[in-house]
Amino acid sequence: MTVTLSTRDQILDCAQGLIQTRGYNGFSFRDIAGDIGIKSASIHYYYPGKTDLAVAVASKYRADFMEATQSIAASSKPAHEILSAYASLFEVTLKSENKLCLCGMLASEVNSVDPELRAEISGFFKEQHELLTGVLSKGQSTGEIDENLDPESFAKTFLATLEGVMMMARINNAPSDIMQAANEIISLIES
Amino acid sequence: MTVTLSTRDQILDCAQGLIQTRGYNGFSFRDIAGDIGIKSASIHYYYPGKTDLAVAVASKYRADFMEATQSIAASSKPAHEILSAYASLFEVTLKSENKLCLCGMLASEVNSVDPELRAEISGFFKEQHELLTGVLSKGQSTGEIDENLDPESFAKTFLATLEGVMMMARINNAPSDIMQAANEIISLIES
DNA sequence: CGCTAATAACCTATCAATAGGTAGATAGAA
DNA sequence: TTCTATCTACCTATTGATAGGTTATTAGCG
Repeated sequence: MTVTLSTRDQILDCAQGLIQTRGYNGFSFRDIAGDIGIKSASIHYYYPGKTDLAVAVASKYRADFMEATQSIAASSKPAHEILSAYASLFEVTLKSENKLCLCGMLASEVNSVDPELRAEISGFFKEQHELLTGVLSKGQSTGEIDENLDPESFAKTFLATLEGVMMMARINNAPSDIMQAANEIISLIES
Repeated sequence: MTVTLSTRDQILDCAQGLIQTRGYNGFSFRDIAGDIGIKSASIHYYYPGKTDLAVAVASKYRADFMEATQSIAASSKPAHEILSAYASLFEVTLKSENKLCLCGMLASEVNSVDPELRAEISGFFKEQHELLTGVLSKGQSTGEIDENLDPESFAKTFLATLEGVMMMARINNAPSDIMQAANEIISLIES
């Protein structure tokens, strides 16, 4: 069953893919237009400027990712399985379409981006940081995770590792490095 | 004592800074020309094309970084201090000039980059991976580092964490997150 | 119901700015 | 004089963006 997307959503999806693949400075309105079979001027009908488009993409990505990770975090599985499932989101993205995290990509280009877009990127990291902090805290309270760990600080480190290993795994053509790194770190924090 | 750099070196240094700040797709020959007070056409005299320039930048960065990290790795200090000093290279870069790792930046844009440049980036990571593997192996043989750890695999993870935390620290305006993450990870692998 | 007005969703055509790159002139040094 | 290092002047392609036209659907009205 193939759903027919509106032009507005096709633009959004295409732009997302292009940013994850080539970055904000690496795609043009004409790339999108060519891909989905419209004229570049039509994109301005839905999204007045490039910033507006990117903000819409980032906002949707952020919400989608939050939904996915919240659902993972809400499960009653052991902490190490939750963290592993969380990491596998990154691996799937790289394996299936050779894409990086949208916000990781945009964060690398933060100096060529509008404050509005920057806020969206920051929001993504803050949100995911909080979620992971919660997972780690809970894991500590159930005795699954080393109680000497600072959940806030380690949540940041875990997320950073995933972003970094994703980037390195792509250039090394080794997508399975992501889960290897994740599981390695996870096993280090089990009590 | 201020050394007067040749035009060739000024171009190289300026291009390096621009890539670390805005990325490969985020700077132009005119940016460099304006910064150092020449005309953009003059850059082609030294570096025929943008790829040539970027390859030269990456190659020098790679060599400089290798020299710095080799000197750190060669010290007789304990393993955790070597790893910490290694990480501080990343923190200094971010703190002093708000720049990311050149190769991390370029790796994010790998899909808009020539194979020759890609090879240089890959080479950087391979080289640093090997160096860190050696540091970890040595640390294991002296009993400083958990012997259950796989040096090859963990070297990759450590490097990935630094690259990722650097990117996140910049967008969060929190450069000290780098050493926090590094020291956190280091303390986890001590035996 | 039939006509008209308005709206949505594109299009064509074009713009000014900027991109990387080239050709050829020029001035000074060897 | 020849070479090095730089410039002026320009080119073509691409960029994000705008103005205005076209078509088809929808809403309102008598």
